[in-house]
Order: sequence, then structure tokens, then C-alpha cells
Amino acid sequence: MANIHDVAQHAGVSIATISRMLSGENIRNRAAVERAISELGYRPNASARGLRLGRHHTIAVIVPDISNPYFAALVRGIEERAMAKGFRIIVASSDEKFTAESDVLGGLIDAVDAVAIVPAEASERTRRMLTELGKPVVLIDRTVGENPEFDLVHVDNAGGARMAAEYLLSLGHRRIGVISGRQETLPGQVRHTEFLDVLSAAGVEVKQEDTKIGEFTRAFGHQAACELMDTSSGITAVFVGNNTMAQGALLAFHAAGVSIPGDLSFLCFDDFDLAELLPAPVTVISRPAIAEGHAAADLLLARIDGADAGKPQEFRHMVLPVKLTIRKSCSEPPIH
Amino acid sequence: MANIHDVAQHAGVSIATISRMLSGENIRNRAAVERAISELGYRPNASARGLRLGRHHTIAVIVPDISNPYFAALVRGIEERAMAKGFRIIVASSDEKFTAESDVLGGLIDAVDAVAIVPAEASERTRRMLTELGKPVVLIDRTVGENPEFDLVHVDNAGGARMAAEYLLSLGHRRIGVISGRQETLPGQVRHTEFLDVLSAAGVEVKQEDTKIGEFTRAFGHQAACELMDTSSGITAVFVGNNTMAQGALLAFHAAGVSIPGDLSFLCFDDFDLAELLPAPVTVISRPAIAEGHAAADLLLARIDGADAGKPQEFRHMVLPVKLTIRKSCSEPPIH
DNA sequence: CTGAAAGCGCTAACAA
DNA sequence: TTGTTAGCGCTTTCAG
Repeated sequence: MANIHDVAQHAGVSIATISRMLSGENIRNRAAVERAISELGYRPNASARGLRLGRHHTIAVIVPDISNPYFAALVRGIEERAMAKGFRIIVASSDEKFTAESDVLGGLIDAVDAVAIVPAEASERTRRMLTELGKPVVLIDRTVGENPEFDLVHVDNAGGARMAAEYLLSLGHRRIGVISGRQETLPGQVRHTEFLDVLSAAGVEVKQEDTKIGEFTRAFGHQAACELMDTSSGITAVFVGNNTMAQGALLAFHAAGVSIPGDLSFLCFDDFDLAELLPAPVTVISRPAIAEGHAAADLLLARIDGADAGKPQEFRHMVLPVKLTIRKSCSEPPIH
Repeated sequence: MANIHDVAQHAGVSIATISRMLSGENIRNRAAVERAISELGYRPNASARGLRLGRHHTIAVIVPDISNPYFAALVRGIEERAMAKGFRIIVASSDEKFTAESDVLGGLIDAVDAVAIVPAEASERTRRMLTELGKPVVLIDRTVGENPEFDLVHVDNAGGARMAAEYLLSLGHRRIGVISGRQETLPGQVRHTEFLDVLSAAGVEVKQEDTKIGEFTRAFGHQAACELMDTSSGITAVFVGNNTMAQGALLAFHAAGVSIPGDLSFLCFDDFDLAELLPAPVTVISRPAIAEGHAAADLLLARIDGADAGKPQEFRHMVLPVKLTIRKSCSEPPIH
């Protein structure tokens, strides 16, 4: 581990000269220094530089669960942009727990320049914790507290829910079930209410017993589907709020021998691998996870530059489009 | 951002006392210091500590692509164990490129204590690059060069391939196609040759034209399946070396209207989500990605401790078991 | 264009 | 048990 002193000695100059060359200044015998650097395999020490500069070329990325394909793709998007600008990322999973986020960020914050987070809670304490970090923050997919002073990236949840509702309506469905995620989250809440609003405007009300709200998990999706089959025999279509719940629900319907779309039309948010290969290739509202990652990283990188340049910036909200991918899991309701 | 001086002043002691308390020593008025710390919201600066100690409580994790579900699960496993021991992880995707690995690690190495990597190449230059890092390294899933002096975690590829071959043989298949990944990688090579060896021992030879070798990608899997359909009409079963290639192949067979297992039995390495929901739920050799991550992190953490304690350790190879999950994509060959 | 020296925040001798 | 101090590797004044 050669350090700057070794290089200086090797090249017969002072350490200041090395440092200057590394930061792009012109020096007299650049050739000798370059040779010394490559001969010794010198790499500036990141900790020393971070300590001195207060900048670490590192972004903290906190997601609920890195092993969820959607979040993995999101992280990939952030990583691509960050790497391109010479930044690296520290990744942590929160398991949807505020305390995990808080602990991780507490121990991390003075080693990173910015934070990209899919927050577990929309709570006030989350907003406060993030504000107190004193570093650029971008919220992804979900908001937090009231008027958060952060950049924000999410997809057009309302538009997606609207397309879903209109599509189901256009096929003739009038008795529809809904499986939605936690209403304390932005996507959980917006997708749910917007979907119901569109139906309602068309004179279609979703019954209490046809509405299931819970965690964004495969387990809850499964449970909700089972409950729907138990208690409400009348629905002809179901709308599910995300991919993990959708997988659970699909498994439950399949196990119970419910034919899709013969007995039940199925529509959900988020695409997934192999969707085309299912017996009834599933129709989805898909969103661009990688692009969301790109947008989030761009926002952060811009703000880091801005902080350097001393120019304050407005907080920006980026809303990315979703699209309705029609496959074969929805049809007209069965005739009675 | 309060620092140790602020705390010392606030509590009326010297900075050394603070530092001591933080490292668990007994001090006289611990109460006052604790109060000062929480009032000022003091957090020791990670860069300063890293610079001073040369230890960073950080592990670099390099995988080919974090958005691949298998690698995402692997990272999750590493993360779980690392976090539990107070370590954090820096994640980077290499896109199967040596240069990316080398660049990333070069810029990273003096900010981390150890490296977990799924290396892109089994090449000698990879072995050398990793050795020159001078830090604990664990290789996951693949080896590198000859007699690498690293810990190694992988699954029982040979056993899995053997089970696959025996299962297909037991169903009566005699003309079998193989789609395998890059032979420069451990799993690519072992799965391929072991599979062929078992068949060969049973007197079954796989024809040249029924063997497709390429990248571990969805695109290659698709292409290979298409080629198989074009050139070799005689195969009754196909064995695919991993999940991404399997997805591509499945898509191709489906598009061509090949019925599984009616026309063709299908068996692959790696489980995937929704496998049970496919028209022919696919039979797989599945491996424990999270457990591999746990094992890798444990090895690294032990070695970091060992380095501290000055006790040298043997390099350890951990081989985790795989299992044959029989679903419905394999049957007896069609009768002619 | 260059070098000497201060100091980022912390830990670990060393002295008391 | 405590305080003083050197120094981890680097960047950046300040003089030259």
C-alpha cells in the first residue's frame, strides 16, 4: 500500500506536487510522477481523502429488500449512473422497518454524500430523521410526512390505477375485488383510492368484503386471495397493487383451481419475469425500475454538485410513466 | 456534525476519555459523557476512524449483475450476516467484465476490509488482481486461476448435474440436448461435463449438434433453444445450465409451440419465482442463494477477526447442497 | 510552479 | 483512571 509520500520520494518531488497533479494541475515533470505512480501501484486513500474533503463519492441506498426484483432493478439503475460519475453505492435492506433505516443511516451518514431511500414509513419521524441527516436525500417510490424537503422519484401510480380500472370497466366488469398494499405508503394509497374513484365515477362500488388491505408481501397476497374466494363468490375480476402480492394471489387462485381469465380476470401493478409464460399470461401495469434508479441518481448527483457550487436548488418531483401491458389474464366477465 | 472535541468540552473531560468510553473502557463520569453524546447527537466519524485504524467495517461485494434474482438473493445473504456483525456492504455489478471488477476494486480496496466476489473470469489475471489486493477474499460460485489462495463458497454443481442426468435417464430419455454456460466458469464447466459423464457412463452420448454452449444469459438461452429446434429434431429432453438461460429457452419453446413435457422434457439448474405456476411447472435443481451469502460472509468475517488476532488460517472451501425439485416439466419420452 | 506545514477526527502510546 | 500528543494520508493555504 504505497502512499503519497512514497510516490513523492520515488519521483523526487514533494507530496504537494503529487496531490496537485492528481487534481489536474500542471506540474513540471509530470512524466516522472506518472511513472512513480504506476510503478508503485499508488491509489489515493479514500478514507484520508474523505476525512480531509468531507466528500466520499459514495451514495447510501436503502431499500426494503434487495432480493425483491423490483428493488434490485432500482438499485442497478442507481448504480449505473453513480458509477459513471465515479460514485459508489452502499446498499442496505430495511425490511420495511424504520428502526433499521435509522440505525443504518446513523452509522453510515458521515461516510456518504447522499442518500437514496425507499422509506418504510410515511411517518413524521422518518421525515425528521432524514432531514436531520443534513445531506441530499431522494425519496423513491414513496413520500414521507408533510411537505418533505426532498427530491422525489415515483411512477404515475394514479394514471396506472386509472388505466387498470378503465380497462376492467371496458371489458364489462361490475363486481371487482381489490388487493392493496399498506395505505401508509404513497403507492399503496394512491393506487387503491384512484382505482376505486374511477370505478365509483362509473357507478361501480367495490364492496367492503371485496377489499383487502395489508402488507406488500407474497404472504399477504396469498391470504387476501384466499379470503376473497371464501367470502365473496361474486367478483369477476381482481386488481392487485404490486408484484409480490400478485404472486401470492396467483398461487392461491391456482391452488384453488380458479381459472384465469375464465372464472376471474386478473390485473396487477408491476411486471414480472415469465409473465408471458403463465397459462394465462398476465396483464399488468408495468413501471420502469431501472429508469427510476437513473432518475434518482441523477437528482442526487445534481444536488451534490449544487451543494459544491453553493447554488441552492428547488426540490424536484419526477414522475415516470407506467404502461398497461395487455396479455391474456383479463377477459369479459363470465355470463350467468 | 458534532465531533469528539465538542463532546469532550461539553462533558468537561478530554477527548481521550470519550474515545476510551466508546471503546468500552471504564471512566469516572460516564453519565455526563453519555448525556453530552446524546445531546449533541454525536456519531464517531467513520472516515477518521478508518484512516486511523485501517479497518472500515465494510465489505465489498462484486457480482455480475445485482438485478439478477440469484445474485440479489446472494447479496441479501451477505448483507444479513455482515449487518449483524456491524459491517456494511458496498455493492457493484461487473457485467461479467474483468476490467470493471479491477477498476471498481482498485478504487475501493482501501476503504474496505474484505471482498466477496463472483468473478467474471477464471483467468490468471483475476487471480493475480485479487491476490494483490492484500485483503481477505471469498470467491462465490466460481473459482479463479490455479490453486487460488482464497476462501471459496459454491454449491454441489457436480451432484446437481448428476441428479439431473440420472433423473432424465430413469425416465427413459436417450437423446438429450444440453444448453450450458461459459466453460471458463466453474459452474459452467462442472455442470456440463458431469452431466455428460453420467449419460456417457450409461451408454448415452450427446451429439455435437445437441450441445449448445454460450453466455449465461436469457438471450443465449433463447438462441440455443431455437438452434436446437432447427437442427436436431430428435431430442426428447433438454438440460439447461442456469435460470437465465432457462427463461430464454422456455420462451423460445413456448413461442414455437413445443409442448412441455409432451414433446420435450425440460430440466434446469436454479429455481425461479412462479415456477409452480407455469403450464408445466418446471422441474429444477435448486440452490440456496441466501445460505451461500451467509456462508461467504461468515468466512470473511472469521478471516477478518483472524487477521486481527494474527492467527493464520487455512483456506476453506464450502460446498452447499442442491436439491432436485421435481415438478411437471419432465416425463417419459414420447413414443414413436 | 513548488515545498513546508497545518489540520480533517480519531486512537493509542506515554506520562502523570 | 486521566490528559497530552503523535500521526493515519490527504488537500490546501501560505511563502517562496
